[in-house]
Amino acid sequence: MHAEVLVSLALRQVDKVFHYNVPSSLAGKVQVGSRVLVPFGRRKVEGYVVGFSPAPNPADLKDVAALLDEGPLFTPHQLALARWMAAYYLCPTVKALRAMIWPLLQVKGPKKVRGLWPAACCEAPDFRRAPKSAAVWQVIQARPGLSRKELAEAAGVSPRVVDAMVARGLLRSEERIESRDPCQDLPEKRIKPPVLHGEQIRAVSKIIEALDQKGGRQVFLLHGVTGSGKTEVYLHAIAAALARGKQAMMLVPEIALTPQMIDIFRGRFGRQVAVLHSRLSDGERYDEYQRLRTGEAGVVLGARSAIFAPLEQPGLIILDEEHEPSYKQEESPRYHARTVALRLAGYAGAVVVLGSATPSLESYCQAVGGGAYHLLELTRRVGELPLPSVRLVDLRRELQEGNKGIFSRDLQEAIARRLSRREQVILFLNRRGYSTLVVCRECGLVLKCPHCDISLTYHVSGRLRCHYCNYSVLAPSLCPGCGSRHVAYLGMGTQKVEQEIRRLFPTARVLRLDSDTVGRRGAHREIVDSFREGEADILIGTQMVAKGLDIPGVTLVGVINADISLYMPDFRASERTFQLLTQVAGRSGRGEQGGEVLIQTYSPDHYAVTCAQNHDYQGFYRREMALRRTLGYPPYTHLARLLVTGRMEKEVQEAADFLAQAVHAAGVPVELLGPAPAPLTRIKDRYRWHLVLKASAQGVLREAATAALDGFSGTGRYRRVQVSVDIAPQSMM
DNA sequence: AGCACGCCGACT
DNA sequence: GTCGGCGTGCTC
Repeated sequence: MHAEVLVSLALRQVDKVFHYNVPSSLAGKVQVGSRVLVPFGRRKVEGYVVGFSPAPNPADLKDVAALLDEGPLFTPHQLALARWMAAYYLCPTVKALRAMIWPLLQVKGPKKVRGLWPAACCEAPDFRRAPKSAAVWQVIQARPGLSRKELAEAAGVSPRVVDAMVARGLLRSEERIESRDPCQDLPEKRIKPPVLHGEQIRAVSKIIEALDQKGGRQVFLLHGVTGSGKTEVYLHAIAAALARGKQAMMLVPEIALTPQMIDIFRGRFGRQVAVLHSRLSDGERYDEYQRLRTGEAGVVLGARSAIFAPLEQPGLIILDEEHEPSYKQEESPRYHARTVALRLAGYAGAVVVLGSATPSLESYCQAVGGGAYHLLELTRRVGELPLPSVRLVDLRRELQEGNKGIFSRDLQEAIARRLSRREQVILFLNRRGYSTLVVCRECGLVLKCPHCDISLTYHVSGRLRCHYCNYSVLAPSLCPGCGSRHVAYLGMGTQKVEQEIRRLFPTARVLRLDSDTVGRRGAHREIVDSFREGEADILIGTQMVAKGLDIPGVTLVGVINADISLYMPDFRASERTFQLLTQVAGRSGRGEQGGEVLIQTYSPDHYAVTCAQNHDYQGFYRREMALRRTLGYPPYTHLARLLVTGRMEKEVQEAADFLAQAVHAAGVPVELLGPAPAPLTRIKDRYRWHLVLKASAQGVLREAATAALDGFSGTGRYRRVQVSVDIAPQSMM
């Protein structure tokens, strides 16, 4: 038998099994999941063992050169999932595999600490003339295993005293493995589950019924209005899964994975929860993986990539806010966590719960009219609270009547009223920075990033910043084009909103929540906690304030401009806008005082806005589906996008033309849009062109894309351009 | 990717 | 005659 190895080169051309001899020194140690070093051509590369079989060419086999880890890094289950991903998303198998196991690759191993223990031999030595040693002895008796430094500190002596005791043989020093616990500094408050209301009970019992059923995967779409207690349904379902000896996964969008959410899970399930998110250190992530692998933890709470967490047998997979675009990874492998979750559940026979107040059209159409999902509905808010009343403010009229400011008179009055009643306000604007467009009034020059085809945003720090590559320069006082002093700052971001609020309401206490203020680890928690504790009156923020915040004191939510997301060049712009408005509106009126929402917009008649105003998901769904059908967009069709990038614009364009030819030559029934420059024509000095393929079936689409890619890698031209495939793209930018 | 092989033009 | 350009093909 010979080892089947996937070499760790992310290339289509070598995405196949290579056979190697296992030398006798490694016999029995090399197994499926092992990471090995193998000779490949005239160099040595890393590879992964994916099986054992007799090689078709046993004569010219090479030996595995080395085994790189003690144990396997992935299970046969994970390998199967990686292979499916590779076929589905047209990416190299090792790319998919690495997406699953990268937390294990970043770190050399578990953290080892030298701990100290009382030497076993002797009984209590005589410390009458050595008070410092006595103190150390007392501490180590009570808390064995402390490190040299910890022990000295706890005993109030210098580490030299400890060293001396080790030298005298009173203490012995030994290595111990320390788990890097991302939650160790958080108090673990056990929380009792609250009583569920009728609709919640019904939803939970349906899910439990499915958990108890033998057989294939079942999918639920939990459609619950904001504040209807979806999280509580998830928690009960997870508890039920654990009680049945199953493991559970809970995925949330990255920005919803707040400390508040982690507290809730830790409070309910304690150390059984492993938390995975992007702000963990490599070591913490490694240790959370180990806790899952050993079974010490049986619940995963995490963002997108947590779908790859190493659970032996997941019985329940939950995606909260399933409509969120952040579930799509925007770099290779360009997977959608929901799609992967459904597949994984298929393998594992797990129950899937997709939850949202504003389900994606893709999911909702599966849950109605004979689709494959079961629809569960929560139509009422917890505690019989009413949904907030939503008013629209027509910014066109406001302008006609002479108000050029950020805030309409209605919104100003509403804020003033809430402040006078000591209630809290959230203001939402989907743009950070101060001013989003810096333009010369004389020559018309717009200041753009030198590396991207993007206008720069002015920040109150006095610098201009590119929100794509983070390039920054000092804001010039004269126009760099013509030297004019008349440089205008147009378009507004959260910083400007903050400044205006401070000017209009000088006594109000204001906090801002956006990626500029949560840079530091833990800052997010501090801001939200502070607001919840009533230490501020107004919270201004980007999308971050739209998700998951449950703050009873908030009675007013103001949307500064609903149009920003509405006119993006993207067929999902209306859907996004409806979702965003509904979500952010849902932050209001979660306490007993009720709540209101004011939406400022130049498009008060647009159905995405009016349906959000009326809390009318059904209405929006019908309108939008009709439009998608007419225009031939998902969910009625399937899309794939080929993105071509490179430093030389001409090469990029030629390569895009070549791909288009190859798609035509494939002779399959797909519609080809483009090639055309992508809406973001240049990012980080790379020009971008794209082709969009549209088809009535997934299979055809992949066939056409594969043909194009094969033709492309077959020719040696265009070596300096890169092509990436995006199956079911979430964004066309 | 990374490297060799091979086939053409233009140089000490 | 040889140096070096890049299109083509292969890696167990």
